[in-house]
Amino acid sequence: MDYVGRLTAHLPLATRLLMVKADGSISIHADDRAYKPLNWMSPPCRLEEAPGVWRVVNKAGEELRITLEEILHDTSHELGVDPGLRKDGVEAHLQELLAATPSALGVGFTLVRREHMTAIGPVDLLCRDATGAHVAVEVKRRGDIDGVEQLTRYLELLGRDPLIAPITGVFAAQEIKPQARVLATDRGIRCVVVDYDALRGIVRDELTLF
Amino acid sequence: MDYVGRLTAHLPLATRLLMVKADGSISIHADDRAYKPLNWMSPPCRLEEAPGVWRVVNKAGEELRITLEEILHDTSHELGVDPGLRKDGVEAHLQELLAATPSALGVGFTLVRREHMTAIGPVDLLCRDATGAHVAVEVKRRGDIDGVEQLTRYLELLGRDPLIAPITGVFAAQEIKPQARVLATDRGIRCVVVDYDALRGIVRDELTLF
DNA sequence: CCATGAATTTCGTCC
DNA sequence: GGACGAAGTTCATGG
Repeated sequence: MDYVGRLTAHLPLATRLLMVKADGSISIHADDRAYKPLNWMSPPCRLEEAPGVWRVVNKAGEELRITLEEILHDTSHELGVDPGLRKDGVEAHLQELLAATPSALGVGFTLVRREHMTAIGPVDLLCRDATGAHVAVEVKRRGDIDGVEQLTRYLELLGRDPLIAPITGVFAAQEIKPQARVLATDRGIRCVVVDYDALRGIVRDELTLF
Repeated sequence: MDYVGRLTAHLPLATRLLMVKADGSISIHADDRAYKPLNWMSPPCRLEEAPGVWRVVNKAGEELRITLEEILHDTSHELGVDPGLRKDGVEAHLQELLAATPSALGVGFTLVRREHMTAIGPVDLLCRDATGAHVAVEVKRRGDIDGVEQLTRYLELLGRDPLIAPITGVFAAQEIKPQARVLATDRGIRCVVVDYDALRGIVRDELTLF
């Protein structure tokens, strides 16, 4: 294999695995390392197959030239569209930890319900503050403007519910973007930056006590 | 697929490609993107195969659990040890540029030969200085102690060759580490920091002149 | 389409 | 083994 592009690279003759995907991309693998191929061409690119030689080029003029000495095995499958990866890890776990430690959101806070349902979707956490008033909490890994808007919609809806009102909002995230903080503060929403690892430690300690 | 580790992630049921390598590492691929798998476990890790369920764990306690609904194709091959990728881009090109512009190594320098063969390997560049004396040049992208040692060995050998002696050395690199510079200077080897882009410009200009 | 920042970054090197 | 920086970084988001 020879690659001429952002750098020049060469792979000597050896037994390897070639993977050609539906988007035309190609990767060359040795028998180690899961993450990174020895060499590759990212889509969009074009594969020209000639006998014994594959040539892969992209729009930028980068080129991968693969010389095939011997084919030990060749198989092809239709995989169809992939549903894709769901990384719900941090946000879901964060919500879980905060539900277990509502005091991390404010002094005297208690949990009413997780995933409190409204007409426009579930509020992450519904709490009560030290005075007994309701608090809607939106939990995010990265606190962005979108999250503030979302919480604002919940607050507007819940504020009209006589069983809930009066209600205030807390925007809780591992990291809160400056723009989101400004918008939240302007709307009377309090921002709480959550230390994931510390919180996990607190929850673990509390469990250990019993 | 479910991953619990530095984060938590989930892949719904779909047709995918699983790649298991000799080092025990595993990767899950969809039919697009050459570079990055949907999910993976890097070595060192351990794969426990049970009927319909693969469990991959590493030392840190991260876990990949793969549920197999149906196997459409299953194949295995011995690939053997891989010679590995040679990224000869920068160093080879640097040698080429310096061969075309030996004056960048010293006033009055002329090229005798590239890759001058010796019993212990090829010297990158063999030149003559303004007085006509030989100069051995070692070219590196990053000038390290190893490079100085290498050049020293060549100088020792070539200095004993009556057809070559007397000989001096030049250590040329885009960047020279302080320790390497000290060692080189101590051994009477001159260090030259090469500006790759500037040199390329000079060579291009010279070509344009003719 | 370009700039910026995160990433289960990975990967190499220095200390 | 940990810290630091580069990578054909790749990848998503914001403007």
